[in-house]
Amino acid sequence: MNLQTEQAAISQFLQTHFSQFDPELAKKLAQHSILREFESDEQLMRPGQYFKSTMLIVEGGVKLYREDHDGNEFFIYQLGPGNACALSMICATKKEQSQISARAVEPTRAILVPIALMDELMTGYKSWYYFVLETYRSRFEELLLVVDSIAFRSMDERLEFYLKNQQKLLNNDEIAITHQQIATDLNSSREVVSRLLKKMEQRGMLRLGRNTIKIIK
Amino acid sequence: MNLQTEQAAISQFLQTHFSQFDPELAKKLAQHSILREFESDEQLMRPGQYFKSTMLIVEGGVKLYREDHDGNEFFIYQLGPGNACALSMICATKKEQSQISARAVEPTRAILVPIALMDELMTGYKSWYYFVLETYRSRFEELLLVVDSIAFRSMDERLEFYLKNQQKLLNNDEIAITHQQIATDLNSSREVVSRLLKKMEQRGMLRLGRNTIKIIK
DNA sequence: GCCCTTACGTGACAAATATCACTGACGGGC
DNA sequence: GCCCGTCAGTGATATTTGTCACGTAAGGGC
Repeated sequence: MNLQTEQAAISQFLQTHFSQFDPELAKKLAQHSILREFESDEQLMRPGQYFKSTMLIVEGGVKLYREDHDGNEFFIYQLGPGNACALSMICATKKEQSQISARAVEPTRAILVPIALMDELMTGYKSWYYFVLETYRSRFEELLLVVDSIAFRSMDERLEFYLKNQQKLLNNDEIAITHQQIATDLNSSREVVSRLLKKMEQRGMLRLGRNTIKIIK
Repeated sequence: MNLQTEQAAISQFLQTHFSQFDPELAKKLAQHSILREFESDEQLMRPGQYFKSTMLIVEGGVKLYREDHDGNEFFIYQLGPGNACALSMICATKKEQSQISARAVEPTRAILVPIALMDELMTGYKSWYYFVLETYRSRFEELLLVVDSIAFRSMDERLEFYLKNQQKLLNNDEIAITHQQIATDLNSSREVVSRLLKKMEQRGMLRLGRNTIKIIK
């Protein structure tokens, strides 16, 4: 893809998924950003990595994980088109490291905005600074929900919440996932997840298949 | 206190605890903000409350709690002089509610900046927008640490972390607190906390007294 | 069709934490 | 100095979750 078409593609994506940006801002972004594709399961971020740009997701989906010192992962939230990674902004603005890892759950495209531009964007474009604040705010809220779920809720409630969330994100009653994957996301073990899912099936909340869970109510 | 002296007091506090603000900004804030005092244990924020201003803490300390539907509280972090409540900013900017409660742990003074001013401050004063972003960033990081502790750590590690944190915040090896209070903060039960503290005492990490815990190492 | 990998089911057991019931112990107010 | 409310210590037991050790089943490649 040459520069012209890349810029055109970025403009197009901005219009579709970031329509709140004013035209001036979109133009600026198109000129200075690049488009990047990630395959399914590809790592977008690694713990300890420095950022040179902020990512705006325009296609696909990305799961963010918090990682501890011995490599355990804990799923915190998922981003889709129209979202930006607050972490990449935070770390970008401070040139700091993160203890976060991010992985594409499906083929994903993102617009990479160089951090060098941040200052100019923040002060020059109101729709950008609103966007940044709103991004922070909503990620913060999501993080608080994560805290809620692990602080106050038991495994079965968390599992239910997780499934409902996936259902909403995928916009589909049928979730293609293994029990092991869920267990990893919830920082639990496969056996526990399997048992709880079985109970839910018995209560008629869902139907289990190999690699799929169909939510009924 | 009349208007003159109040403005002077605010200016003084800004200079001491928010020296990064440029003089123009400080002046603006002094003109439009009010100073408010809270007694020990007074509630600064209640879940579901709307905000009309952002708070800058200049004296004392404030504990923030996440609250669940049936009134359980979970301690998330503590603010001191020089800090601002990111939540009050977030909610302020969006006129949204919060499921957070905040309580003064000692007599506390805060500067209340009306949210109506936010837009003007953000676009007009670079040191303000830096401050806001930095506030978000650091609260976000703290929240991630909270997630870490409940996701990956067991009760004894969390307790240790909690005590170390208090020690640092109070700048004192002697912490005046009841086991019940700790248990509430960690969303555990008094007996569990008592037992773990006893074990730590046996290992020579601390010395227990009525209403006090003295950290040794 | 057979093999093999991956996913899932399940019982038995272990560990951490919560809960209950009670006791003692300290300290402020009278 | 006594009383009483609050705080802390402790054993017994329940619950939840994690771990181990299997067995079984489904589906893909040959």
